[in-house]
Parts: sequence; structure tokens; C-alpha cells
Amino acid sequence: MPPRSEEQFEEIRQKSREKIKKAAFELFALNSYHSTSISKIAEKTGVSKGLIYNYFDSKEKLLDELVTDGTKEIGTLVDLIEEKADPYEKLEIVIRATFDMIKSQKEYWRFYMSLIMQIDVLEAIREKISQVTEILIRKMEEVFTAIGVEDPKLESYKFGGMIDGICLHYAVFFEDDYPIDEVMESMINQYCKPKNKKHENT
Amino acid sequence: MPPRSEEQFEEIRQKSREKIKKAAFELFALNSYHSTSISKIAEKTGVSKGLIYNYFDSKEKLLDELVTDGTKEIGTLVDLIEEKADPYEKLEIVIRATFDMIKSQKEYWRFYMSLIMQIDVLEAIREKISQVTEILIRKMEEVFTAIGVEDPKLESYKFGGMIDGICLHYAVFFEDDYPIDEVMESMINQYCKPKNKKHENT
Amino acid sequence: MPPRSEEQFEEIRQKSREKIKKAAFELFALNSYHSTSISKIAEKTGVSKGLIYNYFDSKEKLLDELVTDGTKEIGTLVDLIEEKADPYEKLEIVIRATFDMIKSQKEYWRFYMSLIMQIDVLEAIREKISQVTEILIRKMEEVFTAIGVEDPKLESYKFGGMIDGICLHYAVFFEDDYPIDEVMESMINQYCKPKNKKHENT
Amino acid sequence: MPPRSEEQFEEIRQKSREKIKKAAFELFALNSYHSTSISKIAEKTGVSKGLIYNYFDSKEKLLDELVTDGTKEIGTLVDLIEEKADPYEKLEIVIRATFDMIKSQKEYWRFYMSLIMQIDVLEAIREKISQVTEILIRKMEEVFTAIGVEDPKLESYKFGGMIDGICLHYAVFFEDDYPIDEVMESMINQYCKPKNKKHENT
DNA sequence: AATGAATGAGGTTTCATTCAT
DNA sequence: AATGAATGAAACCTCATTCAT
Repeated sequence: MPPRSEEQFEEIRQKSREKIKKAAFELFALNSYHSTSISKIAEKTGVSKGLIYNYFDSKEKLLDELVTDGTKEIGTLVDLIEEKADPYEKLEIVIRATFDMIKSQKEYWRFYMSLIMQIDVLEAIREKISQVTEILIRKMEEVFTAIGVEDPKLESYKFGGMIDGICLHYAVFFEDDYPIDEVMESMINQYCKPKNKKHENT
Repeated sequence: MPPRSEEQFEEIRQKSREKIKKAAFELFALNSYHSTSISKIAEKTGVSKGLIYNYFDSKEKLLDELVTDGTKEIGTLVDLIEEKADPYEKLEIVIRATFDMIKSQKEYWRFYMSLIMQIDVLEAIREKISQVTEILIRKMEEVFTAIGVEDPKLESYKFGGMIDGICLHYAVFFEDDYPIDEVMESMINQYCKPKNKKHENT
Repeated sequence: MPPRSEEQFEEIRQKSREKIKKAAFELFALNSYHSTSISKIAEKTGVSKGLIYNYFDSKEKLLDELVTDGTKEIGTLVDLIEEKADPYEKLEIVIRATFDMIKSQKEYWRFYMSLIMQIDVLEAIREKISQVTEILIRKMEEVFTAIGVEDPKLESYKFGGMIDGICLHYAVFFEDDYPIDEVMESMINQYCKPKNKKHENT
Repeated sequence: MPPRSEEQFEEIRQKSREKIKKAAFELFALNSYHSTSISKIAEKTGVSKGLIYNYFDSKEKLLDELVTDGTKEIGTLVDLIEEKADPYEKLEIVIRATFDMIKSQKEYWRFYMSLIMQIDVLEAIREKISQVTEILIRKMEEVFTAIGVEDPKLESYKFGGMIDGICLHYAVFFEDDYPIDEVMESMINQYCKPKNKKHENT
């Protein structure tokens, strides 16, 4: 009677890891990294404190893994862009995808914003998040070049700034009364329609 | 017959208070509120832990005072806007003043961004910061109404978003290679020139 | 598959709790609540400071539990009274039980006396102790009524006062030379013999 | 122009000392010795912390002086006894004087009770208070001998116990509903009337 | 005689982490 | 794989006391 196969064990391990990460994430997002104790995570997960240390070397490593997961998810945005050919559609997909993501995971986003602000929360984490932003802005530069705007680099900085700024206001500054959908449509109107005059006239 | 005059005492007090606030501010900004201990503040200030409690009722009150100081400063932005009559000039002064402020006090700004992200940092403090943003956006709405854009409210949200987003990228995400001055001029070009065509054509 | 059974854990917990309570009690009784630090309790118990907070939410809760334990014990006195039918025997049992208790647990009693005197020791705790005294005095009033003394209420206040006063002198004021047994017998002589003359004559 | 005569200085000193002692006493009585800080005493007195240390070597010495003052006051009780010749009147004066004192200075008495319970509050202080009690009980023994009761020593212990017990109940245990006057009269009735029958019959 | 800024030891409490089972 | 009792460093905070003026 073999107790359990290797895979079964591995599956149990994975499930436990995920449960812990889910609980930790929600608590970190809701109450901040510092005020969330391992005890609370264990309690919310329904396991013992000791078990958490079976899966994660330390509280910081647990955080690190959460962040890595998150940046991966954001990375899919880049893939979405590649799928479209038309630059205006590329802009639109970036806008829509970003706001969809933030709307469905307000807490998530707030969490990442929160993390990046706290230098002491492991410099490596900060960099990871910053890099994703930078990559996106570089990608947008290509898009604006394709469209043919005057200064694609600066346009891309402003575009990226507006997106992140709106997200910031929506998720963090304003409590519940932010007209996120209308603002999104307004952005799409502004950025994703060929400005005929400009092209025709110049 | 007090041995030192009231004024002498007041001067000593003010000096100590300022020294403590300065040290606290720098540490909070660099390492976050939670990971900065009173001990570290005392050490950096060069005084005893006890003295800090002579001047500030608690760590939280100390933070509160720093925030109040900061929001006061931001409040002057509103005054600047009132001084100008032309709406385009109003927009320009907001852009210039904001970026000037953030350039000269990168750490300061980072500090406030950091605070607002940390839910557990006393709700009252967060609100104080949020309100300032909200006031500015409402003010901008008036300006866009004066200019006669189609949807002043949404325009104002986007404008405010872009400013804060750029600040965020400059002060937090990008290390040192952010072309803040060029981006600023580009924003001024975009927002502060009468768009003749629009008005003429429509 | 818990490595130790629930009962094993429970047993360990109970043992630790009791050890801590015992040490705390002795220190509180000897040196007062306020001058007994958690450090000292931990040291005397032979555990770490942290462990005490595993079992008791705060120093005050620890005190509260000690008091609750004590008042329970005193409550048994009331039961003893009910067991006897004759009022004189009731008086005798109160006297004997009280003095027996105080003799065997001088420190204990001193502790409760000490607590009730310290206004700042959580009003709720003081009330708990006061109530027990009040209940006993009301009970004694019934007994004196049954005996038929002139003013049972006042007699009961005096009786209760004498008992507590003697206890106070024995446990707190006089060091070691208090003739507690003789005083007790004298009280029994005074209170627990039918005063024939009185009843016969009047 | 001599600044001030030696006596004037001394008078100022005495006044300040008294003001400080009064404030300290009230705070100690109301909030306990441990929770009363030098700061609070200084504030209530209207002087600086430093000045208190000009007059009293330490917080403990200040307490010591208060206790010494108090025991002196109680000492006058002994004098009162000597003034009366009749033993019954002696008993009555003790009862009346004690209850008068406690009624007019509930807080005062509570304070002394509180102190004696806290061993760590300087053993010397405890002894001072205990001694006064002991002296009174010895004096009462003489009185009961004069009256001719069977066992004057035990009678004296019970008498002293009853007085202190009633005081304890009145000042500490019962909040406001203690019939102190009636209990006092009842004690006088019990102890201060010649018990003819007893002497006549036996 | 008088002030109050400054100190520093020590108080209560929290919590990441370890480890015997 | 899993438990939770136990640890100990470090957090915030208080306060008796000193001392320059």
C-alpha cells in the first residue's frame, strides 16, 4: 500500500502554496505588508504558522513570490499588443486591457502601487515592477512612431503617465465616485481615432 | 524669575522640533513609515528617544504633522491658479508649478505618494492627501469649461491623471533617466495653446 | 496528522498558564500590581516574555483572571452557609471558613485587599471584589433576622466589618504576632451562643 | 537693599512645600502612587518639575513625608483618649473621632489603606502605619481592662478590627450607600453602655 | 528660588522564526 | 506534511531625574 504517489504529494503542496499566497495577498492588499502578521495569514489560510515556513523561507520571500506572479500577469499585456497590427488598435487594446484589469482587481493594483513606494520592501521587488512600466512605455514609443506623431518618445511618456495616473486616482485617491468608464472612453476617443486633419494637412 | 526667557525656550523647542521632523521625514520617505523606528529617528536627529515624545504625542502624530505641513504647501498651488485670468495660462501655471515642485522635492513627493498607498497609515492622513487632489481636479474642470472643450469634467480627470502619472513615473518608477523637462514642455504644448482648428471648424 | 494530539497541546497549555498565574500572583501579592513587570513574571516563571502574551492578552487580563479565580473560591462560602439550618451555626461556619481561608492563604487575601485599594487597577476588577463582600453582608442580614436581633442590618454591617477588619490586621498590619485563633474563638463565643438573657428578659 | 530676609525666604519655601504636598496627596489618593507622575504633580501645583526636586529628594521621599504627616494626625487620637477618665467615654471618643475623621477625609483614609497594601512602597512607610494601629489596640486593651471584661486583649483586637473593617467597607468597598452614621451609633450602643446584667449577674 | 529641555532605563507589547513532536 | 508552544529582538512609549541657565 504505497502511501501516496509523488505526484499526489506535489499536487497537495501546490494547492497549499496557492491557498497561502491567496490569503497573504488579500491581507497585504487590505492592510499592508507590515501590519499583516504570519499568524493572520496562517489563520486565514486555515493552516499552522509552521506550515507556511515549510513552503516559504520567510515572510519576505512570500511577498517576493506574490510580486513575481503579478508582474508575469502584467506581461501578458505586451502579448496583446503584438496581436494587433493597426497602431490605433494597439493603443486601444492597451487602454482597455489596463482599465479592465484595474477595474476587476482594484485591490491588486493598489497593492502593487503600495509595494513599489516602500523602498525597504526589498529593492528587487521595486525594480521588477518598474521594469514592466518601462517596457510598456518603450513599446508605446514604437506605436506612436508608427502613427507618425511629432515626438513619439514624449508622447509615449505622456500616454503612459495618463494611464497610470488615472489608475492611481481611481484605485487609490478617489473612494468610489470615479467615472472610470467614461474616462476610459474619453481616452480612447482622444488617442485611437486617426486625426485626419493633422495627417492630411501636414 | 525664569532662568531662561520664554522666547529662549521657544527657540530651543522650535529648533529641536524641526530637527526631529527633518530626520523623520527623510527616513519615512526613504524607508516607509512602518519600518522607521523612533529609535532610528532619534539616532539620526542626535537626540534621545524620550525627547521625541516631549514634542510629539506619538509616532502617528509626528507623521500627521509632516503631512499637514506638506498639504499646506500644496495648497498654494490653488492660489497660483487664481492669479491668472487666461485659462491657458492657468493650465500652464499648474503644469509648471507642479513639475517645479516635484523636481525640487522629489523625496517629498515620493513620501506623500508612499503614504497614501499604505492603508494602515491612519485613514485621516490619507484623506487629507486625497482631498488636495480632488480640489485641484475640480478647479481644472472650471478651467476646461472656460476653454470650451467638449467634456470638461472628463478632460479634467485625464489632465490630472497625466500630471500625477508623470510625477509618479519621474519620482518613483524611473530612476534618473526620465526626461522630465521635455515631457513638461510637451504637455504645455499640448494643453496650453488655443486649438484654432477645433474652434474655427466646429 | 497533527504531531501532538489536541489533548497533549491542551495539557502543555494548561501547565504553562498555571505556572505563569502562580508566579504572577505571588509577585502581585508581594510587590503590587504596578511594580511587577511582565519581565519579572517571565523570569520567575522561567519562560520568555513573549509566551505570557500567548496566554494572556495583556497584563491586565492576567490580573483579571487571577481575580476571577479568587472570587469563585470565595463564592463557595455562600454555599457553606446554605448547608446549615441553625442561624448560630451559620454564623460559626462563616467565621471559621473565613479565618481558615485567610490563615491558609494569607498572601492570597493580602493580594485581594491590595488590589481593591488601587483605584487605577481597572474599576471592573474592584467591583468584582466589592460585590462578593456585599453579597455576604446581605446574607448575614438574613441570619441576624432569623436570630431576632434588634437591628439585623446594622448588626450585619458590624459583623462583616469585624471579620474583614480582623483579617486586615492579621494579614497586613501585624507581622506575625497576631493571635488569630484566640480572636476567632472569641468571636464565636460572642456571636454564636444564644443570648438567653436577652430573649428571656425582653 | 537686602533682597529678602531669611524668614521671608523660609516662609516662601514652606508655602511651596505645602502646595506641592497637597497636590501630590490628592493625586496619589485619587490615582495611586504609581500612576501619578512628577509631571502631573508639578502641573497641579503650578510649578516646574525641577522645583519639586529642590524640595524633595525623590518621589519616594515626597510620599514618605505625606505618610509621616498622616500618622502624626492619627496620633492625636491617643491624646483624645487620655482626656477622658471614664472608660466608656474613652471608647466612645475613639469611635466618634475615628468615624468623624474617615467621613471628612474618605480619600485620605483610602490613600493610607492603599499605601500599606503595597509592600514595595517602602517598607518603612508600611511599618509607620502599622505601628499606629498597634498602639491604638494596646491602648484599647487598657480600657477594656478598666471596664473589666473577661479577656481585654481579645476584646481589644475585635474592637479594633470592627472599627477598621467598617472604615474599610465604608471608604473602599461600598460606593455611596453605606449607612455610616447608623453603624457608628450602633457601635456606641453596643460598646459604650455599662452592661449591668453581666456585672450584676456574674 | 526656579525653569523645562533632555536623558535613559525600563515598561508593555508584537511578531518573525524555530523546533520538538 | 503538519502543528503550535516557545523564543527573543525590537517596537512604541513613560517617567523619575538631572542640569544648564
